Amino acid sequence: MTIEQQMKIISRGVEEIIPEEDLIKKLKRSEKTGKPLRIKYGIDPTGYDVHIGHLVPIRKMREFEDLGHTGVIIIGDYTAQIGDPTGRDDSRPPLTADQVKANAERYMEQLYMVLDPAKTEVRYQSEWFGPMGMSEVLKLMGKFTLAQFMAHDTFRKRYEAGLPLGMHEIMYPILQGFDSVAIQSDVELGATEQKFNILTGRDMQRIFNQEEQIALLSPILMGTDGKEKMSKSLNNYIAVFDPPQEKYGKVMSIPDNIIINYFNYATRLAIEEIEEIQKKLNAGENPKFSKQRLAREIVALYHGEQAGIDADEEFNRIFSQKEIPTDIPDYRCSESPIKIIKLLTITGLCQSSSEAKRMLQQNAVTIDGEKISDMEAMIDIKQDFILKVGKRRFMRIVHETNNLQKS
RNA sequence: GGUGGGGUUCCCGAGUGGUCAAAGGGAACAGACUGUAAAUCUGUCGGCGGACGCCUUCGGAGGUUCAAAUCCUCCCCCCACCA
Repeated sequence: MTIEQQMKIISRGVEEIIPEEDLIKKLKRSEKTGKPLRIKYGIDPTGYDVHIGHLVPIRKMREFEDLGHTGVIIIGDYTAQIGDPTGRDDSRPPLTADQVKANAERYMEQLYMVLDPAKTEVRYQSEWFGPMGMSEVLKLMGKFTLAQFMAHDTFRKRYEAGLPLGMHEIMYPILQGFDSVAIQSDVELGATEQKFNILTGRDMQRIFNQEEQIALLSPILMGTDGKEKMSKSLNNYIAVFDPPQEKYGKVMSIPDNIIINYFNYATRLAIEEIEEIQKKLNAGENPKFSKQRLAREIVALYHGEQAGIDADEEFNRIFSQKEIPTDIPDYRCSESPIKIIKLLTITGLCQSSSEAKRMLQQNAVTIDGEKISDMEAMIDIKQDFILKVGKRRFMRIVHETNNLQKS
């Protein structure tokens, strides 16, 4: 494959490559020497729930791996103690080594849905920060000035807004930067908000007389609310662990105006094809169709083609045709007759009886499609029936004895 | 160390003795509508009891009062300025 073709793959859906010429040089050299490039990406093992926004750079790493390069995932067991200042809030409680390890393992489990394990290295920061002494730390700190770091938006904004900013947080870019030295990184991947940290890695490598890494910055994936970046704390994310139907539904809930954005960054559709979709949307085609296509693609990316198709059918069944889902959990109930409010709470469909009452008042409760609004209703469970709350909560109620007869 | 300003329900944020389960916004949930779990509109949004009642909540612990998120004491945490 020519360098131009490789660059086309690498730069698809990438916002910025700093500096681009040097990446081309590195690629050429690697091709000549047969020595793979080392592609770095760091994670903080503070949790393990990965969402598809995290995977934008990870999918990029996979593309590098497919081109013969080596992915290096850094488990940030030291930076995790700081918490990325680019995130909004407060300091985090330190994790134990066991928690870090457990989180890292679950994290990797999800990343391997995308990455090739044979071409991926996993490294812990503690490998190099563990043995490091205070004098070395001071030396590293001495290479940078406070003004440099305060020029960074996230530090400055927090400072100016009068929010707490710990001394250790300022160390974050220094640690992340040193990682690049430790693993001799050629390219570091990250979202655009990581620009400062990744560039600090270049500075650090220069200080240590290493060739500087390339910063390859991916756009930040918008959350399902279409307003803020996808993040767990804002609860606008699609998790890798979400079951297919859930992923599908969440995609369907994004605002229409970010459909193309998602096609670009959350799928691997060819650019030409995305342009086609854009044209149709401009021509006034019902965005529902594009959005369903998008949802199907995203589900397929993680669960396979068939799962995408199934999710699609299921969605149409439940929401367009208002039928019941194929798979409904059973609840075996031995009490009959039973008060409707009690039934709603013991099945877990409502969290409290207050909520159950609200649902009843709001005409949200049906039994086999018939609305129940009487709070005092007593329900006879002679035959199985479908209890539904709102649009999405279903439960099949089975009388205990019925169930025994069947089995 | 000094001075001043803060810590409120999932989040932001109003509230300075009773009319406060606590304004407003966001999130979430429900209904209508629709093309979708989009948008829009309406409603709900601590818990328990069939509303009126009761219980729990306003950084923590005590106290004053018939009555406290609101006043007092001590403590913990955050911010700014001065050193």
